[in-house]
Amino acid sequence: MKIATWNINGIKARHDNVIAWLKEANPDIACLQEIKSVDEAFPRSEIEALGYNLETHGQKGFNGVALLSKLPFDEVNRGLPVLDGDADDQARFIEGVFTVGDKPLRVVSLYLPNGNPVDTEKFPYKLSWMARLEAWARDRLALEEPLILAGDYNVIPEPEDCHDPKEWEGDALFRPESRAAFRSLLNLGFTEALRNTTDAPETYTFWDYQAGAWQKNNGIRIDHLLLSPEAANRLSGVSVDKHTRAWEKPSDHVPVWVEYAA
DNA sequence: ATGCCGGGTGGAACCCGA
Repeated sequence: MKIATWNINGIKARHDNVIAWLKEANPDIACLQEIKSVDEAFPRSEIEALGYNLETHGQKGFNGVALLSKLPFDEVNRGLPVLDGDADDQARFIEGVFTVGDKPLRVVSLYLPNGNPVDTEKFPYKLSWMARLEAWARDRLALEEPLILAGDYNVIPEPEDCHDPKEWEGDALFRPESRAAFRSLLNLGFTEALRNTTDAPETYTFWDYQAGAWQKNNGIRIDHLLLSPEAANRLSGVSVDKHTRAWEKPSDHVPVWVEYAA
């Protein structure tokens, strides 16, 4: 089965591209980010007509995540838990639980905060969100179940994950603190799907709309799928649907997906 | 190039993104 993640940059603007991609890629589970829609306004009918169950965690104007699945949802959890006394009103996390074979499969669609500019409260918000994610993931890994954390991490893990590392020096996506937090998450025992299956250079998932970034292949790799050991054992392939970046009215991100042995 | 494009809100100009 195929499990994909894609930051679509607005469901209203990207609806037709999403439908075209679902028909072409036919993922069993799709994790979407930046739906930029409240739940009540999300256009469901054409997606459901393709055979998908759909769960959203949206908000007005910004952020928002969704899970599409041909399998029925056994459970849905919206929002990354906050630590004591904290609060978070940004819709960036949704978890679905499915049954694959006779075992549970947990899949998360997450949209990690950007964190720029780094001299504002946005950067500590990013780092605290990452700390919350790590705490949540530690608990889930203790279940020793197949778990896939998929989404837009807004982290460039290594210099080879961007076209021009100098351009990203000091940026929240490439700050040592962000990269360290991502490594710390991985070190809980996750397998990052793409880098564990290919060393192909210039493998990116985002190209800015500006300054001809796409034409120059000035991209970055920030959309990742992290697999628990039980999920990684079933990993049989990874791919990036780069061609969607050349479509009319493209998202600035492209889909990434894993082949998962059911 | 701390906004060059693009989406969303709201109905012009501004916020946000990476």
